[in-house]
Amino acid sequence: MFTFGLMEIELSQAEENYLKAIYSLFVVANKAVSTNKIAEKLETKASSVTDMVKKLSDKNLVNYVKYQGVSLTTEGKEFAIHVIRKHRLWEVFLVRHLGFKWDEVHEVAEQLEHVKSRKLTDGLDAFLDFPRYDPHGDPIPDKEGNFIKRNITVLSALKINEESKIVGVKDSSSAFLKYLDNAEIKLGAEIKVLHKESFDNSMMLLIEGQKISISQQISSNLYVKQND
Amino acid sequence: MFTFGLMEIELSQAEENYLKAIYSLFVVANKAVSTNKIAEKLETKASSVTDMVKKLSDKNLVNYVKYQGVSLTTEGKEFAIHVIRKHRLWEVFLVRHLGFKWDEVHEVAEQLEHVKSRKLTDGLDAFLDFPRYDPHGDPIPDKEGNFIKRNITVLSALKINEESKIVGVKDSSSAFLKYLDNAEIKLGAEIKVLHKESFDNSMMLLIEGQKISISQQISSNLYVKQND
DNA sequence: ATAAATTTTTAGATTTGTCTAAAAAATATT
DNA sequence: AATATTTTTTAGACAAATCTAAAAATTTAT
Ligand SMILES: [Mn+2]
Ligand SMILES: [Mn+2]
Ligand SMILES: [Mn+2]
Ligand SMILES: [Mn+2]
Repeated sequence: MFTFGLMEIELSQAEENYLKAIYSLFVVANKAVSTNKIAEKLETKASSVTDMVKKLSDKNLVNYVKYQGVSLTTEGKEFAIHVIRKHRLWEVFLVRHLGFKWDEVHEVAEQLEHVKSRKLTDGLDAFLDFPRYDPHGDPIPDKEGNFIKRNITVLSALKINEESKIVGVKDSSSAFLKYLDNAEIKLGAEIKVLHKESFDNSMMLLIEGQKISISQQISSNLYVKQND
Repeated sequence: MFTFGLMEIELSQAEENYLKAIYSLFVVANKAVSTNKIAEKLETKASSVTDMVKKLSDKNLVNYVKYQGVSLTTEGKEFAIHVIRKHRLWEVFLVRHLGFKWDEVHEVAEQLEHVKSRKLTDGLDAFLDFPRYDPHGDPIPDKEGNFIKRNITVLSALKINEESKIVGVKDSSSAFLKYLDNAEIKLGAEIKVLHKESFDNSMMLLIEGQKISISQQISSNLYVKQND
Protein backbone atom coordinates (compact mmCIF):
# COMPACT_ATOMS: atom_id res chain seq x y z
CA MET A 1 0.00 0.00 0.00
CA PHE A 2 2.04 2.91 -1.28
CA THR A 3 0.90 6.44 -0.93
CA PHE A 4 3.52 8.22 -3.00
CA GLY A 5 3.97 10.31 0.08
CA LEU A 6 7.33 12.00 0.41
CA MET A 7 8.03 12.86 -3.17
CA GLU A 8 9.14 16.46 -2.84
CA ILE A 9 12.59 15.56 -4.14
CA GLU A 10 13.05 15.73 -7.88
CA LEU A 11 15.06 12.99 -9.49
CA SER A 12 17.02 13.23 -12.71
CA GLN A 13 16.05 11.09 -15.68
CA ALA A 14 19.11 8.96 -15.09
CA GLU A 15 18.18 8.36 -11.46
CA GLU A 16 14.64 7.44 -12.45
CA ASN A 17 15.88 5.01 -15.06
CA TYR A 18 18.15 3.32 -12.52
CA LEU A 19 15.32 2.92 -10.01
CA LYS A 20 13.05 1.45 -12.66
CA ALA A 21 15.77 -0.98 -13.78
CA ILE A 22 16.52 -2.08 -10.22
CA TYR A 23 12.82 -2.55 -9.58
CA SER A 24 12.21 -4.76 -12.58
CA LEU A 25 15.36 -6.82 -12.03
CA PHE A 26 14.44 -7.31 -8.39
CA VAL A 27 10.95 -8.48 -9.29
CA VAL A 28 12.30 -11.37 -11.35
CA ALA A 29 15.35 -12.26 -9.25
CA ASN A 30 13.69 -11.67 -5.88
CA LYS A 31 17.03 -10.85 -4.32
CA ALA A 32 19.54 -8.01 -4.28
CA VAL A 33 20.50 -7.04 -7.82
CA SER A 34 24.10 -7.00 -9.05
CA THR A 35 25.72 -3.94 -10.57
CA ASN A 36 26.52 -6.00 -13.65
CA LYS A 37 22.87 -6.86 -14.24
CA ILE A 38 21.89 -3.22 -13.88
CA ALA A 39 24.64 -2.20 -16.29
CA GLU A 40 23.46 -4.74 -18.84
CA LYS A 41 19.84 -3.61 -18.55
CA LEU A 42 20.71 0.06 -18.93
CA GLU A 43 23.38 -0.54 -21.54
CA THR A 44 26.06 1.14 -19.50
CA LYS A 45 29.19 0.07 -17.60
CA ALA A 46 29.30 -1.52 -14.15
CA SER A 47 31.57 1.25 -12.90
CA SER A 48 28.95 3.83 -13.80
CA VAL A 49 26.37 1.80 -11.93
CA THR A 50 28.52 1.69 -8.80
CA ASP A 51 28.76 5.48 -8.82
CA MET A 52 25.05 5.99 -9.32
CA VAL A 53 24.07 3.40 -6.77
CA LYS A 54 26.16 5.19 -4.17
CA LYS A 55 24.33 8.39 -4.95
CA LEU A 56 20.94 6.72 -4.71
CA SER A 57 22.01 5.15 -1.45
CA ASP A 58 22.92 8.59 -0.05
CA LYS A 59 19.41 9.71 -0.98
CA ASN A 60 17.95 6.68 0.80
CA LEU A 61 16.39 5.28 -2.33
CA VAL A 62 18.36 2.02 -2.42
CA ASN A 63 20.00 -0.30 0.05
CA TYR A 64 23.53 -0.90 -1.01
CA VAL A 65 26.36 -2.84 0.59
CA LYS A 66 29.58 -3.08 -1.38
CA TYR A 67 29.90 -6.31 -3.31
CA GLN A 68 26.47 -7.41 -2.13
CA GLY A 69 24.11 -5.92 -4.65
CA VAL A 70 21.29 -3.40 -4.56
CA SER A 71 17.67 -3.36 -3.49
CA LEU A 72 15.10 -0.57 -3.29
CA THR A 73 14.01 1.12 -0.08
CA THR A 74 10.31 1.76 0.43
CA GLU A 75 10.79 5.24 -0.92
CA GLY A 76 12.84 4.05 -3.88
CA LYS A 77 10.13 1.56 -4.71
CA GLU A 78 7.50 4.28 -4.59
CA PHE A 79 9.48 6.30 -7.11
CA ALA A 80 10.07 3.32 -9.37
CA ILE A 81 6.38 2.40 -9.40
CA HIS A 82 5.41 5.98 -10.08
CA VAL A 83 7.67 6.09 -13.14
CA ILE A 84 6.27 2.75 -14.33
CA ARG A 85 2.76 4.14 -13.88
CA LYS A 86 3.58 7.09 -16.13
CA HIS A 87 5.29 4.89 -18.71
CA ARG A 88 2.31 2.58 -19.05
CA LEU A 89 -0.31 5.33 -19.06
CA TRP A 90 1.50 7.06 -21.90
CA GLU A 91 1.66 3.78 -23.82
CA VAL A 92 -2.10 3.46 -23.54
CA PHE A 93 -2.54 7.02 -24.74
CA LEU A 94 -0.25 6.54 -27.73
CA VAL A 95 -2.02 3.38 -28.88
CA ARG A 96 -5.57 4.46 -28.20
CA HIS A 97 -5.44 8.03 -29.41
CA LEU A 98 -2.41 8.65 -31.59
CA GLY A 99 -2.46 5.53 -33.76
CA PHE A 100 0.75 3.96 -32.47
CA LYS A 101 1.16 0.21 -32.80
CA TRP A 102 2.09 -1.68 -29.63
CA ASP A 103 5.60 -2.20 -30.97
CA GLU A 104 6.15 1.53 -31.50
CA VAL A 105 5.34 2.95 -28.09
CA HIS A 106 8.28 2.00 -25.95
CA GLU A 107 10.89 4.53 -27.01
CA VAL A 108 8.50 7.46 -26.76
CA ALA A 109 7.07 6.34 -23.41
CA GLU A 110 10.66 6.09 -22.23
CA GLN A 111 10.87 9.87 -22.67
CA LEU A 112 7.36 10.81 -21.55
CA GLU A 113 7.69 8.88 -18.29
CA HIS A 114 10.13 11.53 -17.03
CA VAL A 115 7.79 14.50 -17.33
CA LYS A 116 7.09 15.80 -13.83
CA SER A 117 3.55 16.90 -13.09
CA ARG A 118 1.15 15.25 -10.72
CA LYS A 119 -1.75 16.95 -12.44
CA LEU A 120 -0.58 15.68 -15.81
CA THR A 121 -0.26 12.06 -14.71
CA ASP A 122 -3.52 11.92 -12.83
CA GLY A 123 -5.28 13.90 -15.56
CA LEU A 124 -4.04 11.49 -18.19
CA ASP A 125 -5.19 8.55 -16.06
CA ALA A 126 -8.69 10.05 -15.80
CA PHE A 127 -8.77 10.96 -19.51
CA LEU A 128 -7.99 7.32 -20.34
CA ASP A 129 -10.69 6.23 -17.90
CA PHE A 130 -8.27 4.62 -15.46
CA PRO A 131 -6.94 1.79 -17.61
CA ARG A 132 -5.77 -1.25 -15.66
CA TYR A 133 -3.41 -2.67 -18.27
CA ASP A 134 -1.03 -1.23 -20.82
CA PRO A 135 -0.92 -2.38 -24.47
CA HIS A 136 1.43 -5.22 -23.55
CA GLY A 137 -0.83 -6.53 -20.80
CA ASP A 138 1.24 -5.08 -17.95
CA PRO A 139 -0.77 -3.76 -15.00
CA ILE A 140 -0.85 0.00 -14.44
CA PRO A 141 -0.32 1.20 -10.86
CA ASP A 142 -3.01 3.59 -9.62
CA LYS A 143 -2.21 6.95 -8.03
CA GLU A 144 -1.57 5.26 -4.71
CA GLY A 145 0.88 2.89 -6.37
CA ASN A 146 -1.32 -0.20 -6.08
CA PHE A 147 -1.72 -2.53 -8.98
CA ILE A 148 -3.24 -5.87 -9.77
CA LYS A 149 -1.01 -8.86 -9.19
CA ARG A 150 -2.45 -11.45 -11.50
CA ASN A 151 -2.10 -15.16 -11.42
CA ILE A 152 -0.41 -15.62 -14.74
CA THR A 153 1.61 -18.42 -16.28
CA VAL A 154 3.83 -18.66 -19.23
CA LEU A 155 2.11 -20.40 -22.14
CA SER A 156 4.90 -22.97 -22.51
CA ALA A 157 4.03 -24.32 -19.05
CA LEU A 158 0.49 -25.34 -20.01
CA LYS A 159 -0.44 -28.99 -20.42
CA ILE A 160 -2.37 -30.59 -23.24
CA ASN A 161 -6.05 -29.71 -23.45
CA GLU A 162 -5.73 -26.85 -20.98
CA GLU A 163 -7.66 -23.77 -22.00
CA SER A 164 -6.61 -20.22 -21.28
CA LYS A 165 -6.50 -16.65 -22.49
CA ILE A 166 -3.47 -14.68 -23.71
CA VAL A 167 -3.01 -11.75 -21.34
CA GLY A 168 0.49 -10.45 -21.81
CA VAL A 169 3.95 -10.62 -23.35
CA LYS A 170 7.17 -11.32 -21.50
CA ASP A 171 9.37 -10.05 -24.31
CA SER A 172 8.11 -6.75 -25.60
CA SER A 173 10.76 -6.21 -28.24
CA SER A 174 9.53 -4.78 -31.50
CA ALA A 175 10.60 -7.95 -33.32
CA PHE A 176 8.50 -10.23 -31.14
CA LEU A 177 5.47 -7.95 -31.18
CA LYS A 178 5.60 -7.72 -34.95
CA TYR A 179 5.78 -11.50 -35.18
CA LEU A 180 2.63 -11.73 -33.06
CA ASP A 181 0.83 -9.19 -35.25
CA ASN A 182 1.78 -11.20 -38.29
CA ALA A 183 0.61 -14.45 -36.80
CA GLU A 184 -2.56 -12.68 -35.66
CA ILE A 185 -1.93 -13.55 -32.06
CA LYS A 186 -3.59 -10.87 -29.94
CA LEU A 187 -4.02 -10.21 -26.27
CA GLY A 188 -7.39 -11.52 -25.15
CA ALA A 189 -7.39 -14.46 -27.55
CA GLU A 190 -8.77 -17.73 -26.16
CA ILE A 191 -6.45 -20.67 -26.70
CA LYS A 192 -6.34 -24.40 -26.17
CA VAL A 193 -3.23 -26.58 -26.20
CA LEU A 194 -3.74 -29.34 -28.74
CA HIS A 195 -0.34 -30.95 -28.77
CA LYS A 196 3.16 -30.56 -27.42
CA GLU A 197 6.02 -31.78 -29.59
CA SER A 198 8.62 -33.30 -27.29
CA PHE A 199 11.30 -33.10 -29.99
CA ASP A 200 11.58 -29.29 -30.10
CA ASN A 201 9.01 -28.29 -27.47
CA SER A 202 6.87 -26.61 -30.09
CA MET A 203 3.13 -26.43 -29.43
CA MET A 204 0.05 -26.94 -31.52
CA LEU A 205 -2.61 -24.48 -30.47
CA LEU A 206 -6.19 -23.62 -31.19
CA ILE A 207 -6.37 -19.82 -31.15
CA GLU A 208 -9.83 -18.40 -31.66
CA GLY A 209 -10.78 -21.40 -33.79
CA GLN A 210 -7.51 -21.30 -35.78
CA LYS A 211 -5.03 -24.14 -35.52
CA ILE A 212 -1.41 -22.96 -35.39
CA SER A 213 1.97 -24.20 -34.32
CA ILE A 214 4.40 -22.09 -32.33
CA SER A 215 7.99 -22.63 -31.25
CA GLN A 216 9.08 -22.69 -27.63
CA GLN A 217 10.72 -19.29 -28.16
CA ILE A 218 7.24 -17.93 -28.70
CA SER A 219 5.31 -19.92 -26.11
CA SER A 220 7.77 -19.07 -23.37
CA ASN A 221 7.28 -15.36 -24.02
CA LEU A 222 3.51 -15.29 -23.86
CA TYR A 223 1.64 -14.91 -20.58
CA VAL A 224 -1.70 -16.65 -20.21
CA LYS A 225 -4.40 -16.77 -17.59
CA GLN A 226 -5.98 -20.17 -17.15
CA ASN A 227 -9.73 -20.40 -17.39
CA ASP A 228 -11.35 -21.46 -14.16
CA MET B 1 8.39 28.11 -46.08
CA PHE B 2 10.19 25.70 -43.78
CA THR B 3 10.28 22.03 -44.47
CA PHE B 4 11.92 20.80 -41.29
CA GLY B 5 14.29 19.08 -43.61
CA LEU B 6 17.68 18.29 -42.17
CA MET B 7 16.74 17.41 -38.65
CA GLU B 8 18.72 14.22 -38.16
CA ILE B 9 20.76 15.85 -35.42
CA GLU B 10 19.38 15.55 -31.92
CA LEU B 11 19.61 18.60 -29.71
CA SER B 12 19.75 18.64 -25.94
CA GLN B 13 16.98 20.29 -23.95
CA ALA B 14 19.33 23.13 -23.11
CA GLU B 15 20.16 23.71 -26.77
CA GLU B 16 16.47 23.67 -27.68
CA ASN B 17 15.65 26.17 -24.94
CA TYR B 18 18.37 28.52 -26.17
CA LEU B 19 17.11 28.37 -29.75
CA LYS B 20 13.57 29.08 -28.61
CA ALA B 21 14.72 32.01 -26.48
CA ILE B 22 16.80 33.48 -29.30
CA TYR B 23 13.89 33.08 -31.68
CA SER B 24 11.37 34.89 -29.50
CA LEU B 25 13.78 37.68 -28.59
CA PHE B 26 14.65 38.17 -32.23
CA VAL B 27 10.99 38.40 -33.21
CA VAL B 28 10.41 41.38 -30.94
CA ALA B 29 13.78 43.13 -31.35
CA ASN B 30 14.16 42.38 -35.06
CA LYS B 31 17.92 42.50 -34.77
CA ALA B 32 20.75 40.35 -33.40
CA VAL B 33 20.09 39.43 -29.78
CA SER B 34 22.54 40.20 -26.97
CA THR B 35 23.92 37.51 -24.69
CA ASN B 36 22.60 39.50 -21.73
CA LYS B 37 19.03 39.40 -23.02
CA ILE B 38 19.26 35.68 -23.58
CA ALA B 39 20.68 35.20 -20.09
CA GLU B 40 17.83 37.19 -18.59
CA LYS B 41 15.19 35.23 -20.51
CA LEU B 42 16.65 31.88 -19.54
CA GLU B 43 17.48 32.93 -16.00
CA THR B 44 21.14 32.11 -16.40
CA LYS B 45 24.41 34.03 -16.63
CA ALA B 46 25.79 35.82 -19.68
CA SER B 47 28.98 33.78 -19.49
CA SER B 48 26.97 30.57 -19.80
CA VAL B 49 25.20 32.04 -22.81
CA THR B 50 28.48 32.88 -24.52
CA ASP B 51 29.60 29.27 -24.14
CA MET B 52 26.37 27.83 -25.46
CA VAL B 53 26.15 30.27 -28.32
CA LYS B 54 29.61 29.21 -29.47
CA LYS B 55 28.47 25.61 -29.46
CA LEU B 56 25.32 26.43 -31.43
CA SER B 57 27.43 28.41 -33.85
CA ASP B 58 29.69 25.39 -34.42
CA LYS B 59 26.57 23.40 -35.22
CA ASN B 60 25.46 26.07 -37.67
CA LEU B 61 22.31 26.86 -35.80
CA VAL B 62 23.13 30.48 -34.97
CA ASN B 63 25.12 33.31 -36.49
CA TYR B 64 27.43 34.69 -33.89
CA VAL B 65 30.10 37.35 -34.05
CA LYS B 66 31.82 38.24 -30.80
CA TYR B 67 30.34 41.34 -29.16
CA GLN B 68 27.75 41.64 -31.91
CA GLY B 69 24.93 39.43 -30.74
CA VAL B 70 23.22 36.31 -32.03
CA SER B 71 20.70 35.44 -34.71
CA LEU B 72 19.33 32.14 -35.95
CA THR B 73 20.40 30.45 -39.16
CA THR B 74 17.69 28.96 -41.36
CA GLU B 75 18.28 25.62 -39.72
CA GLY B 76 18.28 27.07 -36.23
CA LYS B 77 15.00 28.79 -36.98
CA GLU B 78 13.51 25.50 -38.18
CA PHE B 79 14.45 23.87 -34.91
CA ALA B 80 13.11 26.75 -32.82
CA ILE B 81 9.78 26.73 -34.65
CA HIS B 82 9.51 22.98 -34.31
CA VAL B 83 9.96 23.23 -30.53
CA ILE B 84 7.39 26.03 -30.38
CA ARG B 85 5.00 23.86 -32.39
CA LYS B 86 5.33 21.06 -29.86
CA HIS B 87 4.97 23.44 -26.91
CA ARG B 88 1.73 24.90 -28.21
CA LEU B 89 0.22 21.60 -29.31
CA TRP B 90 0.78 20.18 -25.83
CA GLU B 91 -0.82 23.27 -24.30
CA VAL B 92 -3.93 22.67 -26.38
CA PHE B 93 -4.00 19.03 -25.33
CA LEU B 94 -3.65 19.87 -21.64
CA VAL B 95 -6.46 22.42 -21.69
CA ARG B 96 -8.86 20.53 -23.94
CA HIS B 97 -8.45 17.04 -22.60
CA LEU B 98 -6.82 17.05 -19.18
CA GLY B 99 -8.68 19.89 -17.50
CA PHE B 100 -5.76 22.29 -17.18
CA LYS B 101 -6.49 26.02 -16.94
CA TRP B 102 -4.63 28.29 -19.38
CA ASP B 103 -2.48 29.56 -16.53
CA GLU B 104 -1.36 26.04 -15.57
CA VAL B 105 -0.02 24.70 -18.84
CA HIS B 106 3.25 26.49 -19.33
CA GLU B 107 5.55 24.60 -16.97
CA VAL B 108 4.38 21.20 -18.17
CA ALA B 109 4.54 22.17 -21.86
CA GLU B 110 8.07 23.36 -21.16
CA GLN B 111 8.95 19.73 -20.43
CA LEU B 112 6.79 18.02 -23.04
CA GLU B 113 8.18 20.20 -25.85
CA HIS B 114 11.48 18.31 -25.59
CA VAL B 115 10.10 14.84 -26.28
CA LYS B 116 11.53 13.64 -29.58
CA SER B 117 9.20 11.77 -31.89
CA ARG B 118 7.93 12.91 -35.22
CA LYS B 119 5.10 10.45 -35.02
CA LEU B 120 4.12 11.74 -31.59
CA THR B 121 4.02 15.39 -32.63
CA ASP B 122 2.16 14.84 -35.85
CA GLY B 123 -0.15 12.31 -34.21
CA LEU B 124 -0.98 14.78 -31.48
CA ASP B 125 -1.62 17.47 -34.08
CA ALA B 126 -4.06 15.17 -35.89
CA PHE B 127 -5.71 14.04 -32.65
CA LEU B 128 -6.36 17.68 -31.78
CA ASP B 129 -7.71 18.23 -35.29
CA PHE B 130 -4.89 20.54 -36.37
CA PRO B 131 -5.52 23.46 -34.02
CA ARG B 132 -4.36 26.84 -35.36
CA TYR B 133 -3.98 28.63 -32.02
CA ASP B 134 -2.87 27.66 -28.55
CA PRO B 135 -4.83 28.55 -25.37
CA HIS B 136 -3.13 31.95 -25.22
CA GLY B 137 -4.00 32.83 -28.78
CA ASP B 138 -0.54 32.14 -30.18
CA PRO B 139 -0.46 30.54 -33.65
CA ILE B 140 0.67 26.92 -33.94
CA PRO B 141 3.16 26.13 -36.73
CA ASP B 142 2.09 23.25 -38.95
CA LYS B 143 4.37 20.31 -39.72
CA GLU B 144 6.09 22.33 -42.42
CA GLY B 145 6.76 25.12 -39.94
CA ASN B 146 4.30 27.55 -41.45
CA PHE B 147 1.99 29.52 -39.27
CA ILE B 148 -0.50 32.33 -39.54
CA LYS B 149 0.90 35.81 -39.14
CA ARG B 150 -2.06 37.82 -38.00
CA ASN B 151 -2.65 41.51 -38.14
CA ILE B 152 -2.95 42.14 -34.46
CA THR B 153 -2.69 45.24 -32.31
CA VAL B 154 -2.33 45.83 -28.65
CA LEU B 155 -5.64 46.87 -27.06
CA SER B 156 -4.13 50.03 -25.55
CA ALA B 157 -3.50 51.35 -29.07
CA LEU B 158 -7.19 51.41 -30.01
CA LYS B 159 -9.08 54.67 -30.35
CA ILE B 160 -12.47 55.56 -28.92
CA ASN B 161 -15.42 53.77 -30.47
CA GLU B 162 -13.25 51.27 -32.28
CA GLU B 163 -14.60 47.74 -32.16
CA SER B 164 -12.48 44.62 -32.05
CA LYS B 165 -12.08 41.11 -30.73
CA ILE B 166 -9.65 39.87 -28.07
CA VAL B 167 -7.38 37.31 -29.72
CA GLY B 168 -4.36 36.88 -27.51
CA VAL B 169 -2.24 37.79 -24.52
CA LYS B 170 1.17 39.39 -24.60
CA ASP B 171 1.98 38.53 -21.00
CA SER B 172 1.11 34.93 -20.27
CA SER B 173 2.18 34.89 -16.64
CA SER B 174 -0.08 32.99 -14.32
CA ALA B 175 -0.87 36.19 -12.41
CA PHE B 176 -2.11 38.02 -15.49
CA LEU B 177 -4.12 35.07 -16.78
CA LYS B 178 -5.79 34.62 -13.42
CA TYR B 179 -6.69 38.31 -13.38
CA LEU B 180 -8.35 37.89 -16.77
CA ASP B 181 -10.29 34.84 -15.58
CA ASN B 182 -11.47 36.80 -12.60
CA ALA B 183 -12.54 39.77 -14.66
CA GLU B 184 -14.21 37.34 -17.09
CA ILE B 185 -12.14 38.59 -19.97
CA LYS B 186 -11.82 35.74 -22.44
CA LEU B 187 -10.25 35.24 -25.84
CA GLY B 188 -12.86 35.73 -28.53
CA ALA B 189 -14.75 38.42 -26.62
CA GLU B 190 -16.05 41.35 -28.71
CA ILE B 191 -15.08 44.71 -27.30
CA LYS B 192 -15.67 48.38 -27.93
CA VAL B 193 -13.63 51.26 -26.52
CA LEU B 194 -15.98 53.63 -24.72
CA HIS B 195 -13.56 56.03 -23.14
CA LYS B 196 -9.85 56.61 -22.59
CA GLU B 197 -8.83 58.33 -19.37
CA SER B 198 -5.93 60.60 -20.20
CA PHE B 199 -4.94 60.88 -16.54
CA ASP B 200 -3.78 57.26 -16.08
CA ASN B 201 -4.42 55.85 -19.56
CA SER B 202 -7.08 53.50 -18.21
CA MET B 203 -9.82 52.47 -20.61
CA MET B 204 -13.56 52.04 -20.29
CA LEU B 205 -14.66 49.09 -22.37
CA LEU B 206 -17.80 47.32 -23.44
CA ILE B 207 -16.98 43.60 -23.32
CA GLU B 208 -19.78 41.34 -24.46
CA GLY B 209 -22.35 43.85 -23.26
CA GLN B 210 -20.57 44.43 -19.91
CA LYS B 211 -19.06 47.80 -19.11
CA ILE B 212 -15.67 47.55 -17.39
CA SER B 213 -12.63 49.69 -16.75
CA ILE B 214 -9.09 48.36 -17.18
CA SER B 215 -5.69 49.86 -16.42
CA GLN B 216 -3.04 50.44 -19.03
CA GLN B 217 -1.07 47.53 -17.57
CA ILE B 218 -3.92 45.33 -18.70
CA SER B 219 -4.77 46.94 -22.03
CA SER B 220 -1.17 46.91 -23.16
CA ASN B 221 -0.96 43.15 -22.60
CA LEU B 222 -4.02 42.16 -24.58
CA TYR B 223 -3.91 41.56 -28.32
CA VAL B 224 -6.93 42.45 -30.37
CA LYS B 225 -7.97 42.09 -33.98
CA GLN B 226 -9.92 45.00 -35.36
CA ASN B 227 -13.25 44.27 -36.99
CA ASP B 228 -13.32 45.11 -40.66
C1' DA C 1 43.33 -24.80 0.25
C1' DT C 2 45.37 -22.65 -3.69
C1' DA C 3 45.01 -20.90 -7.98
C1' DA C 4 42.23 -19.15 -11.76
C1' DA C 5 38.39 -16.72 -13.41
C1' DT C 6 34.86 -13.47 -12.75
C1' DT C 7 32.71 -9.62 -10.65
C1' DT C 8 32.89 -5.29 -8.50
C1' DT C 9 35.04 -1.19 -7.07
C1' DT C 10 38.39 2.61 -7.39
C1' DA C 11 41.13 6.05 -9.75
C1' DG C 12 41.45 9.21 -13.12
C1' DA C 13 39.62 11.31 -17.37
C1' DT C 14 35.86 13.34 -20.37
C1' DT C 15 31.59 15.86 -21.80
C1' DT C 16 27.78 18.95 -20.84
C1' DG C 17 26.10 22.82 -18.75
C1' DT C 18 26.62 25.78 -15.32
C1' DC C 19 28.95 29.32 -12.09
C1' DT C 20 32.23 33.34 -10.20
C1' DA C 21 35.78 36.52 -10.83
C1' DA C 22 38.76 38.90 -13.81
C1' DA C 23 39.98 40.79 -18.34
C1' DA C 24 38.69 42.90 -22.58
C1' DA C 25 35.73 45.44 -25.56
C1' DA C 26 32.04 48.54 -26.46
C1' DT C 27 29.27 52.39 -25.09
C1' DA C 28 28.22 56.56 -22.51
C1' DT C 29 29.70 60.72 -20.04
C1' DT C 30 32.27 64.63 -19.23
C1' DA D 1 39.44 62.92 -26.65
C1' DA D 2 39.92 60.98 -22.40
C1' DT D 3 37.56 58.75 -18.71
C1' DA D 4 33.94 56.16 -16.57
C1' DT D 5 30.36 52.76 -17.00
C1' DT D 6 28.29 48.84 -18.88
C1' DT D 7 28.40 44.74 -21.59
C1' DT D 8 30.61 40.74 -23.11
C1' DT D 9 34.11 37.36 -23.11
C1' DT D 10 37.72 34.49 -20.99
C1' DA D 11 39.74 31.68 -17.40
C1' DG D 12 39.18 28.48 -14.09
C1' DA D 13 36.17 25.67 -11.18
C1' DC D 14 32.31 22.47 -10.26
C1' DA D 15 28.47 18.86 -10.38
C1' DA D 16 26.33 15.15 -13.07
C1' DA D 17 26.86 11.19 -15.66
C1' DT D 18 29.61 8.66 -18.18
C1' DC D 19 33.98 6.00 -19.71
C1' DT D 20 38.63 3.06 -19.53
C1' DA D 21 42.11 0.78 -17.08
C1' DA D 22 43.75 -1.03 -12.92
C1' DA D 23 43.09 -2.85 -8.25
C1' DA D 24 40.47 -5.45 -4.97
C1' DA D 25 37.12 -8.74 -3.59
C1' DT D 26 34.41 -12.68 -4.49
C1' DT D 27 33.33 -16.93 -6.66
C1' DT D 28 34.60 -21.10 -9.12
C1' DA D 29 37.66 -24.72 -10.33
C1' DT D 30 41.46 -27.61 -9.49
MN1 LIG E 1 13.33 6.49 -19.43
MN1 LIG F 1 4.41 -1.68 -21.84
MN1 LIG G 1 11.75 23.83 -22.31
MN1 LIG H 1 1.10 29.36 -25.06
